[in-house]
Amino acid sequence: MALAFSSGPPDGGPRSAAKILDAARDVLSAQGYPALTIEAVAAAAGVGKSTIYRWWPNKEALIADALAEIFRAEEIPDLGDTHAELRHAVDMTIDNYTNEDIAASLPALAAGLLPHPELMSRFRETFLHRKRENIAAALRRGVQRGDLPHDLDTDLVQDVWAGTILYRRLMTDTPTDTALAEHLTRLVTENGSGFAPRASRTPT
Amino acid sequence: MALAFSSGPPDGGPRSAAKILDAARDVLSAQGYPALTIEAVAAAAGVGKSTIYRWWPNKEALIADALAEIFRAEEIPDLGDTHAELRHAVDMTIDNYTNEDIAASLPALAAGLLPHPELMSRFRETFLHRKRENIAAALRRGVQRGDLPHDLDTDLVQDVWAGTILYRRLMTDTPTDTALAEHLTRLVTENGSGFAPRASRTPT
Amino acid sequence: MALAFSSGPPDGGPRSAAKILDAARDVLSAQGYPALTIEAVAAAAGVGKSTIYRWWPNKEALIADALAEIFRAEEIPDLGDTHAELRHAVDMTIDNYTNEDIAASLPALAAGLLPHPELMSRFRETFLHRKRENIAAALRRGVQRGDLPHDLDTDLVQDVWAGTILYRRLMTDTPTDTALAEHLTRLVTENGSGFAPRASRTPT
Amino acid sequence: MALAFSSGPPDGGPRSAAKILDAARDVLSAQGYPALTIEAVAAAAGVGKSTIYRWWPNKEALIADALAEIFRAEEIPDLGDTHAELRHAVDMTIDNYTNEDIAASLPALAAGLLPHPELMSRFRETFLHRKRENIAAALRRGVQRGDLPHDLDTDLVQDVWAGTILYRRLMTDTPTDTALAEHLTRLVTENGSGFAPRASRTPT
DNA sequence: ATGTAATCGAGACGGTACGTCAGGTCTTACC
DNA sequence: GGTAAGACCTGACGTACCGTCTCGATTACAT
Repeated sequence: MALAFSSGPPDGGPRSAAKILDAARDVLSAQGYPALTIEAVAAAAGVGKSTIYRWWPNKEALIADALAEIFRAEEIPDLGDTHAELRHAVDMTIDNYTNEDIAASLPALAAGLLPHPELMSRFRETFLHRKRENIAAALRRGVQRGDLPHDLDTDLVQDVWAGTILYRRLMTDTPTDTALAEHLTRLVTENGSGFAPRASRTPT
Repeated sequence: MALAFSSGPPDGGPRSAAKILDAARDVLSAQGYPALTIEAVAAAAGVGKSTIYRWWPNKEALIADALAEIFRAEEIPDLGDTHAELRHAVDMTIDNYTNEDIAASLPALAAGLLPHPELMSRFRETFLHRKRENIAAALRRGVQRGDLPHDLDTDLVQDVWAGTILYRRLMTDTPTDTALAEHLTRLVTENGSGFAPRASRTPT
Repeated sequence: MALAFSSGPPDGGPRSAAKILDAARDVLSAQGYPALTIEAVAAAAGVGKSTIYRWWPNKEALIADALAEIFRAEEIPDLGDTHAELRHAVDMTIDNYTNEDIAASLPALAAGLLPHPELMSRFRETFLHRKRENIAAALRRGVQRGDLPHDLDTDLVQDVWAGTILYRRLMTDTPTDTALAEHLTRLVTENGSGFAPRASRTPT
Repeated sequence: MALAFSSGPPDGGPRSAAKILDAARDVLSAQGYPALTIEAVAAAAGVGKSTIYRWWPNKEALIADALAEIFRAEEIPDLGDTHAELRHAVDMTIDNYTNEDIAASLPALAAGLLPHPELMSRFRETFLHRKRENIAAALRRGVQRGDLPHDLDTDLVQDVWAGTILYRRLMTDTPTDTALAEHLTRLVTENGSGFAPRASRTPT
């Protein structure tokens, strides 16, 4: 996986990129986010701080790259079954946000990247769009099969899915379990019209 | 509004609480979250740092109290119209997360409070439960009117609403407009069964 | 003993003067000079800080009064024996500076009082002049007995005595023992002329 | 002059050592000891506080190094004249303790270093032993010339000299003038036997 | 015996400096 | 020439005391 947040030549990266990103994940897992300082990563990676700063503009960018490597954004296989495919998509999302390291870092990551539009857009690219595109493909298959309304708002579907899962994971202590997964899946498969532009013509 | 995050006597608070919370909001609006340091707030409030530290355990607690005062958690009026009431609820949520200061601070707030379960639970209490209870009341009215399924999962409804709105606001650059509000409202009013425990095919 | 450093009415002093000075000495003995804060003394004495500040202008003044009560400045008895009397004087000085609390506090006391001429002069009065006068009386008896030169510089004698003892105690780790006492005594009794204005007429 | 109190590599020191020590002396001279804070020195030196803390464990160590550079501990030239050499030694001591900065700082320095035996011993090494050794050499020359008793207690001589001078300077307002210098010198040259172990009556 | 004033305890307050820490930049060797 | 090491400046952190202050409660004296 390329280094989305590294500021080096589009191709490159430090010789010790792997060592550094591994060290970042190690520190994160072992000592938690508050202990995840550049100095700690440099020390754990046996690397000078400057090597890190040469390639990543700040801590958040480094962490983003470190997490990107464990963030699942794989394609949804064509199972012939719309419900199964969408359930697969929801499960993948839940997996991502259930990962201890990712969940612990996401708010801080967001907080750190928000003031930097350039980094924020790379963040979206890395963590959202790639996965979304894969899920959108599955949704489009469902539309073609006639299982979902032809004008389904795929963005809205994904915002609802990811939003709900992330919110549950961070803001409440409710577990993100299979019941939730099934609920979110059926919300679309059995009520796709709710996600179409004009939800319905019921005139009140 | 009481000081949920102050560590003082349940009633009390510093004599200069108002000055301090005002200053916190001022700094936040004027200079953004990264500049929102305790020292800056103390200076802006014309107060000693120790006065702040005497009453709030850390920066996040202070900010949480400052934001709590502009966070809307009002009751949903009984309008006799379920759709209108729920739309009101969604609008209130959107308003909260559209507020510049709240949106800019929420991720950092979450990041700062997550490692402190005690504070995190006060955060939930302050920012979520009170508003949720008000919305739940409106949902229950809808159930009693027969507009919503009797076994509606009010928590799920709210997680979907708040999750989607927050996610849109922070993670995408899609605006949180009235179309979204209407969508989210109709998702429930026209498809309440999707939010009932067994999202079966019981078409009401 | 009056309160030399209290700023109250010449007579008075706080009702709890004894409690406070005792507490100061207790804290000093138990926790050492660095822990000897006004707040610690107030707490140990069960007294409000303001009560202390009402009567003593600062920490050093308080400590000075506390130590003055254990500082020996008694009269030298007329023993009929000049050497014995002077030895008594030297022993008294050594006793004072050997006292753990006094030795630990003197430098800090000096450091704190030096910039306040008014307090410094009270310090001299309390800790030096009263004792010096007693010793000077003994020296004068020695002069009258013919054991010491008629023009003995009693101030110089005392500066040498106190200076040497204090210096040894603070700046070196050499003990201030009876050998030193005897040395300092004989320096005067056997060589009084060295302390007379014109040390001698040796023309080279 | 090496940095006796710096905790760095025995040789080294911060790149900006000179800037820092100069700034310390400047602040001391210009604003007096109470204003001599680490923050003030850092600001005056255009240096970060951490740079100072990296090399000196506390304020006293820094000041000790700053003063060490103006503390005279030079060798006493062999003048062939014992009295002249000793007078030179006494004058050097008086010079040191007459220096405004040194006198203002010594008590505070002692107060600050006393609780730290390690620093206190470096203090002795820096401010006392080096000078004492030079003076001891002069005293030994006097012994060899037969001008002073063969068993002269050189330590006692120096304690008397330094003690008396320091005491006069700090505790009394008597000036430390040439009369005192001459007195202290003659106390030894004309009465050396008073400083020999058994201060007997051997009148030489 | 009661009212008035001084004194007291408690501790909040605005400050200053502390010593620590991490961020991000820069310099110096080394390989 | 990239890199490891780490010195450096910066600036916020959270703590400890300072000396001032306000607040009732408790004296103690004078009526």
